[in-house]
Amino acid sequence: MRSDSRLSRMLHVLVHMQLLGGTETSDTISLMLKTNPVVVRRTMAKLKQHGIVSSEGGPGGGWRLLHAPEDLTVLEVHRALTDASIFTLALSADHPACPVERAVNARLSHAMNRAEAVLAEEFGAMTLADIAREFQSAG
Amino acid sequence: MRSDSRLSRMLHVLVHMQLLGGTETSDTISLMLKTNPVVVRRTMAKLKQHGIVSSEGGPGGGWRLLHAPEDLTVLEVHRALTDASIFTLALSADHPACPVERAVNARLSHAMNRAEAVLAEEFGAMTLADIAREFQSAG
DNA sequence: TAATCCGTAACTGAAACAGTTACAGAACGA
DNA sequence: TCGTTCTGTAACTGTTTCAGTTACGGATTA
Repeated sequence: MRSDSRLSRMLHVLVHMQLLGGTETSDTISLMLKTNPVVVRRTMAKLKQHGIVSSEGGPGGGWRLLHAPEDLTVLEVHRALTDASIFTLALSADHPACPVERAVNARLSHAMNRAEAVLAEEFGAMTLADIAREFQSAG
Repeated sequence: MRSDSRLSRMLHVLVHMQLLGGTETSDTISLMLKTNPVVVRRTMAKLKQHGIVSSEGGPGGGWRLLHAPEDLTVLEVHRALTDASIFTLALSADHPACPVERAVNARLSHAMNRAEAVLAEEFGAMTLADIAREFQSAG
């Protein structure tokens, strides 16, 4: 199944940005992530849309964290990056009128909603500062 | 994000098979799912490997449910169909030695494990008979 | 022996993130 | 003002995985 590592990678970057303080360019970040500046800009653009970072052009420009690390939750970053379902599991939509399909989908939806709520609860209670703390205590 | 509707589709089929009682051919099932017999065989083969259904060749052959609907949980079907993660979210593995990446991934793993446990708990408590009951009461 | 099935190989198609090249445009600085 | 440094995008290609399709082989039944 195709996967999406943007959340993990962007959190990694944001923690480093917090530790370093100032602004970082797409080039610098792309080196940190062993990837391409365009990929970085594409992903950071979503964080910018959600007010998590700002960008400035020209020399001395780059990306800057707009939130205090205690106030930025993983949930906010996650929501900024992905609109789609967090699950690879999908419901079938071949027979909208079939009561069996509807019963199956209703049951699966219920379970998936509960699991998603748990994930949102965990992500909502996890800030950038928490991650930085764990990193520092782990050495 | 690429999605996988096999669980939903196969549960749909299994409920129908339970209601109909006997065996169903790949052709019949493919018509039910508006798809191709080969796709059905490919997916049913995984259920067969896990002892959920059996298959017989020749005229009068086809697929047969091996479990009583009260004993077959959604979790068993799910496990038979997918080995990969249920999440589209993936952890980055670019810097195994970087303590920041490790801290990020440890936190994300914890949250994902909790959510996955909730889903497994829900799926484990949900049998084919439960779905059939809901379908019948819903009309 | 012929019809009916499953079992598979070998493709193509579709969708989405990742990667890359190539510019346009803005901002700074000498 | 002019060159350098940035972001912002468009337009591709690569990769992966499920879905769809064609084409067989092989087993079973009647």
